[in-house]
Order: sequence, then structure tokens, then C-alpha cells
Amino acid sequence: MTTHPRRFKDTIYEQFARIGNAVASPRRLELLDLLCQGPRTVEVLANQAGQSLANTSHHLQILRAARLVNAEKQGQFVSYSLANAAVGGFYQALRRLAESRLVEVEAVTRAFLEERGMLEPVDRQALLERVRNGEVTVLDVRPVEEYRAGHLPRALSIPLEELEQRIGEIPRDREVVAYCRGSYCVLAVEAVAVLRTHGFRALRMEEGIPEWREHGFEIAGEEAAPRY
Amino acid sequence: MTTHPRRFKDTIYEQFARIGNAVASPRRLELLDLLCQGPRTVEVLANQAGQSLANTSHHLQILRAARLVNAEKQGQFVSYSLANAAVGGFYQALRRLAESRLVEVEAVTRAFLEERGMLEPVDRQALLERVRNGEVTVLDVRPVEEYRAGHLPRALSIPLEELEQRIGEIPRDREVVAYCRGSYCVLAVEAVAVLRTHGFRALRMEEGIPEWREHGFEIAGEEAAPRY
DNA sequence: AGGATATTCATACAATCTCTTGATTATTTT
DNA sequence: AAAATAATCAAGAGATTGTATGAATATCCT
Repeated sequence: MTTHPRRFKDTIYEQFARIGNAVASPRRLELLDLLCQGPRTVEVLANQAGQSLANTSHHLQILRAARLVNAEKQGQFVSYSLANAAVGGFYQALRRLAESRLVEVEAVTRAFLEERGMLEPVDRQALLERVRNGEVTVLDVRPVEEYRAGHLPRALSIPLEELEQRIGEIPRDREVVAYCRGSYCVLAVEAVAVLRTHGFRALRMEEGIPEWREHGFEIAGEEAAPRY
Repeated sequence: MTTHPRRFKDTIYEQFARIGNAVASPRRLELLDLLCQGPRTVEVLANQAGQSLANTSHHLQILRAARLVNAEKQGQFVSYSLANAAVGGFYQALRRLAESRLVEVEAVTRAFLEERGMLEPVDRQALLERVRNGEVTVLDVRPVEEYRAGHLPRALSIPLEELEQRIGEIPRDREVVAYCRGSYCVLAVEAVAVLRTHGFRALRMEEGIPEWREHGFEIAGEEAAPRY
């Protein structure tokens, strides 16, 4: 029995569309974004995305059906992670395209950041130099687990939630550069606001760990966690 | 009035999802694939995708809303084209991911091609060499307009439809390598079948013009048509 | 101006997707 | 063995999408 060319093409494009479908929902994109940072359990993802558990679980199944993520049962927990590095690359490609094409994205980003006066860019190479010279404190404001899974060299870990109490740990004589999960994560933005009210000279770095890794820069403390 | 972080994130991911949505339909992916070959009018796209005119038009509007394609009115016709090179790159990335992830895709492709015994791969560099030495005839079996918009160096243009009548134009003393729009286009597969029934030694090349261009190979006869 | 061609618009129905709620299945702890 | 925890399943209301159909608009040709 011969397969018909027509049917053949339909099947192929349907398979492609499965991936398209998987990234056709804002919720799932947010989950993918979080998973680009590293493996997470369902509950953590639900919290970080601000969604119900059942709904998050449901979306994760869809991502899994499209083979974009893997689920691994570890005792009581189910740990989700990107299926492989290509998925991360694809997500970055999607994001880049979105940024280049959808003017609205940039408009919104700009409006949000300009409101807070923290749009200063940070140059990777120069930053590392200044950190080495002790001119700058690099502050990682993500939850501690994420810091442990990999962070910038010499970065100080103070999760946003603890920032107010632990503000004394930060050297007062230097500029502070805060970073979090990346462009569309707001932890660092809020951290900078807090730092400034306490009299620090604070900047926000737009990039997150995935971007640094992508550009071949060194990431510290990655022993424990798998890359995907 | 301050934009809220939550709202900010939602807006961003919604914008991303617009692109995901655009590529969440098999029909639209087929249209995108065709547009990767070069600009097309609505009618041509409808014919080549085997869809109704109104439906094709509708899908094109969606692609346009996501800014993946541009529409340009040229007199009586509306010519659709990829918005820019990044869109082509994104589509390739999606395809690559799909191929790496969805085992079904490869299973189907393989079944379809093995049935016809024409899975032999063709190496780009070696092929060009052999063409230059006159050991091989390269055959472009796409419609003439597509050939005109850009084709492989020294390729002979005989659209699949005319192949039977014009079979005398093909040198009988050499191997023939047929190509069309790419992996998921079936023109070349059928051409090889025809050629073989006429006693030719014929192979199919999997790649299409977009792939050759992407790898920096020379494309002939591109003066007339815009790249996107 | 009138007819032909190319495309879009408008409508409607079926199919699909999203999110919520409440129940259910595993695994661990007590 | 019972209770608690983590995740999934099941079902349904409400919105969105895909496709078909016929009408409407814009441009070109004569």
C-alpha cells in the first residue's frame, strides 16, 4: 500500500504544528522560560508562574506531549526539565524573533523600565573586569536553590524576599549590579528599587544565566545541578 | 500610574504567544514553508497548499497579524513574503527541533521514501564538483517561476508536469539529481520515479534552495526576485 | 462604463482550548 | 495503618479557532 503525497505532507505539518501549539499559550511560554533556568517541580512552577497546581500540571503535560520537556519522578516529586539543549535554543530563537517583530514587546518593556529609571545596560566583559577589581558587587536576587544551580562568578546571593533584612551584608562603598532570571523577570527590577531607597548606587543587568551561558561565559557552582 | 510586574509579564508572554499561535496550525506552517521559497500571491499559495482561497487568505491575515509575513499590493495581486530573514531562520529552527524531537516525523519520512527506494543522500560540495565536471545533470522540477527566482548553478529547469513530454532534453549518459522545495516537498520524489521508468539513473536531493542559501552556497539567477 | 480577476469580509457551525472544581492515585511521614 | 503531601485525572462552562459559504471590494482590461 502506497502512502499518498498529500497525506504525507499533512502528517508532517501536523507534527510541526504540535510544537507550534505547545508554544501558543502565554502560560506555557512562561513555564518554558522558567525551565530554561533549570529543572523544577510542579509546585514550584505553579507558584512562580502564579497559576493553580492543576492548571500548571495540565500545561506541563501538553509541553511533554510535544516532547519539549521531560518529567522525571523523584520519590514524592516530579521534576520537569527541558528535553534537551535544542529546546532552549528554540525558545531563545522565538524570543528573539518576537523582540525583532513585535514592536509592542519593546514598547512595553521600555515603558516599564523607564518608569523606574533603570534602563542602563551592563556590558558583560566590562562587568567581569570591574568585579575582579572589587569596584562592583554582583547581586543574585533569585531564590537560593537557583543560585546553587549556577550563578555568576563572585556573585552574592540574597533572594529578593530577604533583601530588606540582609541589606547590611552588601558593601556600601561600591556600585551594585543586580540580576535575576533574565529580561522578563522582574526580581532584579524590584531589587534595584529597594537598594536605591537604601541609598545604594544600583543597576539592573538585563541578562540571566541562560544568556551568559549561551555566550560562553563562565558559570560558577554548577557541580550539583544537571544542565537540563 | 505604575505598570504592575504581573501585568508586565503577562503582556510579554502574550506577545510571544502570538508568534507561537501563528505557527500552531499545519496550514499556516505549509504556507510559511512555501513563502520560504520566495514571495507568492494568494492564489498561488492557495493552489500549492491545496486550500480554498478564502481560507488561505484568512490564514495569511493571521500570519500577518503576528508580523511573520508582509503583504504588498501590486496592482491586481497581493504578494505575500516573509517579513525578514529572521522569520526564515525561526522556521528552520522550528523544523530542526521538530525533527530532533518528534520521532514520528522521521518515521513517516523514512517510510514514504523507503517505499520508493530513493533515500540516497547527496553531498552538496561533491555534487557541485560533479556538475562542473559534467558527470551529473541537476534537475529543477519546480514551476518555472520558482526556478527564475533562484536555482542551483547549471540546473536544468523542467517542471514536474512537463517532465514526461520534455524527457528528451535530459542527457542520457549521465546520472540525474532532482530537487524541489526541500525535504517535505514531494515534487522531486515523483520526478525520480518518472525518470527511473524512463531508464535514467536518478537520485533525489533532499535540500531545497533555502537550505543551500542558508549554508552560504551560490544561487543562480536571483537578479529579478527580492530575497524576501 | 462594464466585465473579469484577485482578494477580503461576514457569517455561522463544529471543533478545540482554557481554566476551574472536586475527586483520585502515588508516595512519604507519623 | 492512617494522615499528609505531590501530582494527575475527569468533567464542564466559556471563549477561541478553523473551515465553508456567499457577498463585497478593488483593480485591471477592453
